[in-house]
Amino acid sequence: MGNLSKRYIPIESERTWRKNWEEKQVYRFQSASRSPVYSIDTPPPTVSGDLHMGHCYSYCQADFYARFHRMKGCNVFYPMGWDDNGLPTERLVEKRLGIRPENVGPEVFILEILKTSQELEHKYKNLWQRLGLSVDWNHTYSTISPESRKIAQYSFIDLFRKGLVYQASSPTIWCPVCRTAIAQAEVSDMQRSSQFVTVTFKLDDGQPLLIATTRPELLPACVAIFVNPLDERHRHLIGHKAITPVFGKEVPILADKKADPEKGTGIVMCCTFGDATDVKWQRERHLPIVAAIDTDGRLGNQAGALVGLNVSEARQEVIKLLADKGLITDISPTIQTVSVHERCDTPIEYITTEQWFVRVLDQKQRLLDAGRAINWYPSYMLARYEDWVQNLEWDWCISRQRYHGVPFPLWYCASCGSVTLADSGDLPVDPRIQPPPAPCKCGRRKWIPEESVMDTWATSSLTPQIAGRWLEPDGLFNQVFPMSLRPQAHDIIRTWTFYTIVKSIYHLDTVPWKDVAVSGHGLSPEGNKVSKSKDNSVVDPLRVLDKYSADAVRYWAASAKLGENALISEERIAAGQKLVNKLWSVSVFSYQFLNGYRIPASSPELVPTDKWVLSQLQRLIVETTQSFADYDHAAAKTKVEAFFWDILADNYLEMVKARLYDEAQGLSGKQSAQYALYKVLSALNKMFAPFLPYITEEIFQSLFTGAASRASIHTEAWPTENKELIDESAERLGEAMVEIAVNVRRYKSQQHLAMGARLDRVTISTEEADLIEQLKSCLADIRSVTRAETVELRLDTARCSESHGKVDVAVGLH
RNA sequence: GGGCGGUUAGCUCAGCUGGUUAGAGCACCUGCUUUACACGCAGGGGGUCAGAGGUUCGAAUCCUCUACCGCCCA
Repeated sequence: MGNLSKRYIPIESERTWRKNWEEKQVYRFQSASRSPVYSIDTPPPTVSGDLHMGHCYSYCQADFYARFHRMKGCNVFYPMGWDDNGLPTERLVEKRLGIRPENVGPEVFILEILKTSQELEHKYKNLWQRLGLSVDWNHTYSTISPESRKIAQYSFIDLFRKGLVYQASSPTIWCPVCRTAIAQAEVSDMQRSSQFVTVTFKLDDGQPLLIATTRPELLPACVAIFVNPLDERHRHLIGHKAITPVFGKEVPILADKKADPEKGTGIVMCCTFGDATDVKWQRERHLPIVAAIDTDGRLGNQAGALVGLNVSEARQEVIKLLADKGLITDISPTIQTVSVHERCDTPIEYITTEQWFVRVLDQKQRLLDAGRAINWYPSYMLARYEDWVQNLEWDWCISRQRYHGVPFPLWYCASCGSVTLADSGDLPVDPRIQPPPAPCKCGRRKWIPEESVMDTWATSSLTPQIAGRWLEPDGLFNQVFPMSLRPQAHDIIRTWTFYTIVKSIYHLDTVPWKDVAVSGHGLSPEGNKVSKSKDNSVVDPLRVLDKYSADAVRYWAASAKLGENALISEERIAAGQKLVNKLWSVSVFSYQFLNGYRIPASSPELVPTDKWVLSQLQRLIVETTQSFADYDHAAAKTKVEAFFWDILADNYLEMVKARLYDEAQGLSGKQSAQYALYKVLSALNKMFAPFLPYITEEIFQSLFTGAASRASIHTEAWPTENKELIDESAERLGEAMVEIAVNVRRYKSQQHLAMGARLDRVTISTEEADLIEQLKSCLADIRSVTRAETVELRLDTARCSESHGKVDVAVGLH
């Protein structure tokens, strides 16, 4: 047993225990253990900037569950990864270093990415360790590592063989700045001001036809005109043709409900491809494709006078051309919702390119069923997943015309064009630098490698498989998969959650996790979500950890329930610091009486006050355990804290002080108090442990290890309820004791007396004869909490109904 | 436009399987060296539980509508 210093110094204590936990490998997954496994599919943070308080918030919540289940006896598998693969990391390096792969070349570019990733991953790990995450650092992974490449490529081959991926030349969502295809999940909506331009077309009978558009630059790609069949004004046009201005092309006028009569003139031009509706119309009506925009976002050779201009230049130019001919009747400002690439806010284009897709559109029902097979916390988050699946409009495009990603394990035969896949045994491969082992089935050996790399999510969607070492023969995967828990924030339901479910269902025909716990976000004081890329992380995590301690930051992270956002508040963190101090102070006090104390095998004869606090403790254990099991960490924290502060510190300790300090009150009274104090404080300390891992370890090691040496409180057993200690009569007594204390304190406060001021006499009256009997055996405790010389107990059977069930307290001044 | 969540004390939030007088932290006021803690203790002020209707002996809690805020998706 150690000694407790008067003051708790978090920074020193944290350093000591962190080192200790690492040396003793306290959080190591025990592959030989027979205990039930609790496995966590930790989201590896994307390497795209510095971590902020929002990450601390979300990752601490996952750690609460890890620690709870570990103490409940589970063999916890808690890996950690870094998602350093793909476009987000490429964008970060482009932004930080001001370089572009086109300028420095792919080799230099990738080298810089690896350097930056390494530096950031080191910082990430440092922060996780400072926060006290109970990660097993023997199980880490990077999504660009050879092991991850192997799994991602194996995944592709497996999907290929199952017919769940296909290659197609079809309209694809395209980012002209990142110059790559992207997936529907990477698109977000953005409001921006734009111009609604009303252009005069010519009808086939020579009459003018007015069409309003926000994208006049797509005029050379106009392939049809739509009106709403229910629109009386335009119904007669259906079946006619119109001539596009400037470009003089004849296009059909067709009917479709999607044409909005309220918008512009109610007549809309359909181009290749202005928006998702254009894509739909092209597919449904088999309209010709006139590729107006190329992969750089410039107008291509179909665009006549506009060739080579970028989109906004072309827009100005075509407006000028039209205006010169008097073909513009109106230009009015409008607020428009445009689809942008979430990584760079560039408005996306729809461009026909050759890409690889994973089938999801024809598998929706299977994916919806999978969603329902998972427990969602909070349950309403399932609706977000279902909405996303139901509204999917594109298969998952997984090829990216980028550099830093997992290569596709395939080659095209230069002669016959057929696809050759790598051998699973050879993975990982890079087809750009190595040929397949055998000639093509046509007999030739001339290959064209697939130059695209895979979407970052094609790898990140395999984190359960990567962390669990899916393809290795060591048996780990079968032990940990499906994972018990996926903790994450709610913004990645459509990406991480969705894609991971897709992969797990396709490869293994099972859902990847039993539970999904969805946390909210850390919010700036203005209520905005803080974000790595937006650089608005108002509070630096390391500064806060230094100032208030890791336990205090974790206390803040525990203060809101799953799904709820939390304001990043130094006040709230400071409240955590206060709790840490209070817990320390109570422990310093208790140390005087528990130092060297050995808990007896059987309980001593207990004073009713001690029976009361032990009875309340049993109820607390039941409730707290249930809250944790339900992923309601905030309720668990609130309950333990309330018991600790209100019942233990403010009331129970004041009642038993006399018995603890003064053995003249009777040795058995002291032994009873020691027993209860030991039981209560050690259980509370354990129930605080998932939230406050550092100080609870310090207290545990100083007070509660007994004669033995114990590795850590974090591998100790979670408290269990002892039903025999539930004692309703003692609870009634405790209630009365608190009532007596409150009455006397109120009196002293009103008289401006110190709480320690001695009182001549306290008279307590009640109509409950049983209670009188119990109070008689608690006289020392009543004197302790009231500082009364004389305590008089009166049985008052003739009480008015108003005061029924109450204890009357009369105070005599000293 | 569709879906989801929310609206409770000055601020941030509990409470919502209906049941004494609606709670906590912070802030505020008053007082106080309790052989643990002034990073503390005690006492106190402060709420027509967003609004309207309904169910009920009884509604912050259940139902309907309205308003406003936020998120997700169009």
